Amino acid sequence: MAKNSSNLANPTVSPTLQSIAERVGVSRVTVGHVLLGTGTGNIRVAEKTSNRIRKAAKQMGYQPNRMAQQLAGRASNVIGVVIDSRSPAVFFSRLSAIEQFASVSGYRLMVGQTHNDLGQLREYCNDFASRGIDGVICITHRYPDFGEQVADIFAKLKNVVFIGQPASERTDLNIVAVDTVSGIRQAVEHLTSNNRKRIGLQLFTSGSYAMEQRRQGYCEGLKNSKIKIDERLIVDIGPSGSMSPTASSAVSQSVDTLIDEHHVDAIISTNDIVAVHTIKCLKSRGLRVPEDVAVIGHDNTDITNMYEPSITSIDQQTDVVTLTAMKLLIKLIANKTLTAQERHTIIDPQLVTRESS
Amino acid sequence: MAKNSSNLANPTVSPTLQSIAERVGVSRVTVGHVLLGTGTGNIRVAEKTSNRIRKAAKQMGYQPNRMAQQLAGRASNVIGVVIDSRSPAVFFSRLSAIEQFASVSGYRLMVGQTHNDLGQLREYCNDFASRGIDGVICITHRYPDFGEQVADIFAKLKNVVFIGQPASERTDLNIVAVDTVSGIRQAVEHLTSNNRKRIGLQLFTSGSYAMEQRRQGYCEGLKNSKIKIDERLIVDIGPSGSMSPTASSAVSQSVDTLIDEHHVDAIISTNDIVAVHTIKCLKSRGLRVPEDVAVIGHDNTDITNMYEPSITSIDQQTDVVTLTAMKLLIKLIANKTLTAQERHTIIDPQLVTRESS
DNA sequence: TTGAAAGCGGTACCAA
DNA sequence: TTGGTACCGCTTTCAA
Repeated sequence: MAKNSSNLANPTVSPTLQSIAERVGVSRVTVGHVLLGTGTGNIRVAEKTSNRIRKAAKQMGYQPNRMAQQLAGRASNVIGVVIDSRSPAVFFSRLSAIEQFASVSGYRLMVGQTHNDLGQLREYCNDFASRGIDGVICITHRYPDFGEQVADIFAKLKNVVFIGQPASERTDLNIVAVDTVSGIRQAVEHLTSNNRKRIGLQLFTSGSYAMEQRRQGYCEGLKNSKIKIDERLIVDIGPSGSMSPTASSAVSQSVDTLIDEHHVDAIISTNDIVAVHTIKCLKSRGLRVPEDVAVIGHDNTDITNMYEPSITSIDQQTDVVTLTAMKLLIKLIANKTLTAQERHTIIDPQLVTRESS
Repeated sequence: MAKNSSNLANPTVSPTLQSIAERVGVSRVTVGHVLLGTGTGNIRVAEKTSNRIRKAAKQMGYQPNRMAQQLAGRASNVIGVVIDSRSPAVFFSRLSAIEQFASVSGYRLMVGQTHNDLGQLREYCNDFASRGIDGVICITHRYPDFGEQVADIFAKLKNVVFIGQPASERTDLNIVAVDTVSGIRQAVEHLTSNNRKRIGLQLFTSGSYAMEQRRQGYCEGLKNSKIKIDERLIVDIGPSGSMSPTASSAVSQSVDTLIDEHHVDAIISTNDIVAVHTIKCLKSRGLRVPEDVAVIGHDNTDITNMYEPSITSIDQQTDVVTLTAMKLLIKLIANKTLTAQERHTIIDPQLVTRESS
């Protein structure tokens, strides 16, 4: 008669509300009231009964079945994280902070990664949706080609916060991003205020939004400093991706060009690793850093402190970004509406000055 | 009469087998046969019918509900990852590789992190279990105090693979670990074969298993090289954790001691960052690396290539370890039994020699 | 204060 | 080739 009384016979099967109910001699529902707080309104179970139920549950090692709870309408308390990046390892280290916050707020994390693969992105989203997750954090670089499609994919899901700008014109997306323009602008102004006049800017091969942003920040910084822009000081160092031999030679070529042809007194690098290579090139040419040429990196990674000279770098405030995004997501999940400002939160990066500039 | 025909009225509610069945005019079960391959044996649905079903499903944007599938007995295809470490960011970067493998094998990842907190560890495990995950990867450092308890916590779960050694005597655990002893031994032998006679070994404040292993590797290496062990060359550089000012001064003190009192010609550092600091100290004392003193790091991180001189380091083969662990887990989930050797897979680390030695 | 019944969206098994 | 039925373990609603 009882549905799964068989479970009692088999100790390896985990106990259910039903089996506890049978053992205590009450109904399944009552057990649910006591152990899981189910039922709306002021449901009260007699002290005595509840104690007996709790005791039995403990003895039997009861663990609620979340699949069943979800199926019956409870929230999953799971947040999905989709990392879409060409350098996932970097972004995965953010996960630690995300997980910590999620865990404290009572959420578990489910993760997925892709790179420029819309199909896979869609797959993750569908899968997350069919698992009933409560929300998604999407860590993305700007899709140059198909920003709108990305937005469409995520449109199916209720609670989505983007970290970084998806290239979409939609205004209903929730975004937390760093102001790349401002970062470079700060770097330029720092250099000009130290009397640097000819500032080189390295960029990865263009097309990407981030690189355009840098160019813009560079121009703004120079304009603010009343220095005329010389386009030739903006040099391409090839595609991004860590230091392959070719990339490394592209960097040294760019340094040669900047020094020999354009006599720069400062170089803003694409990232800290490139900055290290740049400094190496400068040193090998007998130039001193920062006396002859100042160098500024990007991302403020660990190397900046290790290298000699230590490297000035633009900190991306990843902790602030992460935390902000998580807070917004939790708000969304709680069905609170975000202000227009919250929905498009821009964080200012911070220039950390060290010996190299 | 039909259970959720209401769904049809409400287009925002996602379609179910039932709603598709109604639309096509067949039974729920038949739709399941076609779309989800349910039912055992040679179930055949007429070509015509299945086509109509598939078409309707596509139109309605059907997505199976995984909660329901799990509740009804299907596997979740989710793997849990518990990272227990004092430096989660380092281990999180492994997740990228784990996720990639998992994704290709058809699994999603759920993650959690703790540090020496048995309660939280237990919580993650229980939660994972009640969500019906198929298996767990536990990335752990050796628990000096309560290894057995950790093993007990995981004993509840079916498919568990540990990366790193939990301090347990149980033989039924599945472990993939790196042979720390061998790594240090290799480093020592490399140094002695280059005629280094007095080799210093830095250790983080002891008690930890990993440090004991290093001491052992050090002794074995010297023994193999017929060099007498001088305990004074093994120095404590304080607790681990990245380079706080105190830690940094502890390193320089250790260098002073090793040089001034013990005249070492080589130092094996606790990790690459410490190696950098050690080299800085040596340089500032006017010593040349490697001519006067050789230095070897640990972990083979990016800095080893960036720094000048580039740093010899012991690679932990994390990719191999990760991949091996995942393969074992997938095997376990498929109910295959592991050989004794597989259950205790030890990976040999690899010494990567560079300029510093 | 307790319990019965119907539902969530699938599953397997057996009968038609 | 199809459909009926009884689950999976929980939730809510309503009646006792």
